[in-house]
Amino acid sequence: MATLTNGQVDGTVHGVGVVSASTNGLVNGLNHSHSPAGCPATIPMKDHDAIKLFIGQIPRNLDEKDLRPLFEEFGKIYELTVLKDRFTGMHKGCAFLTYCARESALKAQNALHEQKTLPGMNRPIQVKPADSESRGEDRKLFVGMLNKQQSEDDVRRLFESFGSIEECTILRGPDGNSKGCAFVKYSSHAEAQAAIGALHGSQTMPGASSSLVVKFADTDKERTIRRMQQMAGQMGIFNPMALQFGAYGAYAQVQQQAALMASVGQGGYLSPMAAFAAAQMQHMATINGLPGAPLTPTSGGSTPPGISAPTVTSIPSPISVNGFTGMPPPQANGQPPAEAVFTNGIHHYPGKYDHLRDKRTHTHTHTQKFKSAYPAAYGQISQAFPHPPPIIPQQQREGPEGCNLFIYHLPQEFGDGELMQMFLPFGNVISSKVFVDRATNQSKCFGFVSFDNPGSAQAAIQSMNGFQIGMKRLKVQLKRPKDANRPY
DNA sequence: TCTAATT
Repeated sequence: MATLTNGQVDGTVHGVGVVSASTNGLVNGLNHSHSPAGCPATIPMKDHDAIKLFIGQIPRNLDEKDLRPLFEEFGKIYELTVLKDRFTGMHKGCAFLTYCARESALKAQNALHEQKTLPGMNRPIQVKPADSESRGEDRKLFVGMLNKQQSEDDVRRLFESFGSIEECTILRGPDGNSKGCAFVKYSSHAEAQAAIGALHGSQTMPGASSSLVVKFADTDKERTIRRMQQMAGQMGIFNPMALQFGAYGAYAQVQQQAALMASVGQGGYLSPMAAFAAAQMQHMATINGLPGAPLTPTSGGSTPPGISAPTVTSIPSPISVNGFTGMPPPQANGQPPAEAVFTNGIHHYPGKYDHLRDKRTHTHTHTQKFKSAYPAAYGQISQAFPHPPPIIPQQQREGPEGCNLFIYHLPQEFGDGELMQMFLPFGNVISSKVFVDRATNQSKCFGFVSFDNPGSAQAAIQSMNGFQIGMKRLKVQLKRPKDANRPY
């Protein structure tokens, strides 16, 4: 590694004085001797075959002006953009870099990629063509059920006969231990396909619990969905959004939207509500330790930047019906209607509630709507709303036979309230109880929910059994009648 | 058992 020295890397302030005076590559280019000949200094132009580079593992305290000096070593920069979160503006730890000259990009990649670790990072800097530069072809494999002792070279040897391997990475935890899986990227889809055919299930590595898994790696969209699901487990009681919408509503909404977008392709329509929820989730993922970051949008302007407060009528997608208008309309007694039925993932409320839905639809923002729909949730999370929750913790009651559900694999942090929130969309919940270990006061991760009619119970089973929260899937089934396990 | 990040 010839060009990126310790001094340059460690001294994050090095050169900043020089560069910070200028705000674009044009001026820098004029000040530097590295400006390539083919790139006129006065008009920033890039080669028609220029490569956009993705730069990863950038400390979050470095912005464009700090990074510029590092990369100008290799040529004149056409564009350098640090990626920031759309809503929070937070530095994502990576950037896009385009040099005027294709050659500069190749030089930079050669000299920097994985060659140096920037201060505070525990992985080396990444300099490689951005995803947008590649032929978007599916040629990356996920390899599971490896032996944790196997190295990159071992994996390479296993896969090399099927094609030329561009990239081979063992997934490791922060401690550097293998997670028993890897990514292998071939130069073509056909090679990857060949490897799947030959290797998937072909053998069982010593110490692995089942045979080798070789499949195409998740797409970005699949990863997004996966993250949302994992995050769902975390946000249960901490994210007020989950309470507003009902934990179930928010998760289902985002998952379905993501799935919809995946099927529609890029540029698919994301409902404002799903975007809101997604932003919240992103937010929650990164908020830990961020001083001053707002935890909830409950006071004053209750919409995040970039999201106006739309009405339901502005959401054309039928999917959007679910989790929104599908929420139980507010009732005078604070209870949802027992008539709610659930079909094909979409809630339908009979005509008698239409006026409520229409009224809210046309005159209220989402936030207002959910304030009224979920006053209990708001009461828990904010003092800003003076009205006490009308949903009063009910007596421990059991419904008639066929109305009582047993729920297993609840998130650890779910209490009676969250359990009820999750099942409210299916009908009139007359009781919800999470079982708690007497000694530790910890949830035992199972509980019971009772409805006042068997239809609601069945609807809940249909929709919620197998519903993924975090890494777990809910088990939702009818509670065994009391005498079933007392055969005498 | 799906990376740390991809406008």
